[in-house]
Amino acid sequence: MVSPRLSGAVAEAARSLLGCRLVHGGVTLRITEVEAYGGPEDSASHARHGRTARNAVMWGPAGRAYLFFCYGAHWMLNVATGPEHEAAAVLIRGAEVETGLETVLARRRATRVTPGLCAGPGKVAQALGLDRSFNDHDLLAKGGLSLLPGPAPTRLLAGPRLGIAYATPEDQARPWRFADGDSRAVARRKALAPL
DNA sequence: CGCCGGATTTAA
DNA sequence: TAAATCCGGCGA
Repeated sequence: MVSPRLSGAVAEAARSLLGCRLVHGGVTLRITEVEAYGGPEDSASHARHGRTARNAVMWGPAGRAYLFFCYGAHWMLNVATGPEHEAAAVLIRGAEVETGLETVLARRRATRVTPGLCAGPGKVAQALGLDRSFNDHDLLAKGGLSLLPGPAPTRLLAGPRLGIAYATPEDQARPWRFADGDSRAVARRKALAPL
């Protein structure tokens, strides 16, 4: 069992979130895939150009939800992990449904469970019913969307982050994408290797 | 399973 | 104008 660790390096925080649960209403998801994003020094991060209205939550405090809208169609859920005034966030990229399956199937417009049901950041937020109104929500407080401890994965996979072609080669190569090696709810698993 | 194009809002 | 993506269609 691991508790969400939201202090220390963002990559370490990202790994510690694997296995933790996201709970909203009757829906519980177990996190299977994450990506770490840093501050202005990370050319792949939304914080690379400094603090903006969109990325303000990344600057802490830790444990708040950073929601952003992507490609004109999808909401993405991140967990802010840095101390106040230091930008860091972990993108929740994949999950497995533990409770509230009927609700998730309806939100995802699916009729049955498949490995890919919540494999993908847009799918995770959709399964939880999230949108901009959850930005800056405290995930460690009771009520609403919350983050809870869960069983840590036995095997870990790691690899480069996805969809960051605009970043420097060094930052593109940084292995800051992590996944549960025993879960099938991981998109594009081929790009990952045992940690 | 992989590649491709369209959808469609936001922010630099 | 490009983006921390998804989905359906198609071919291997």
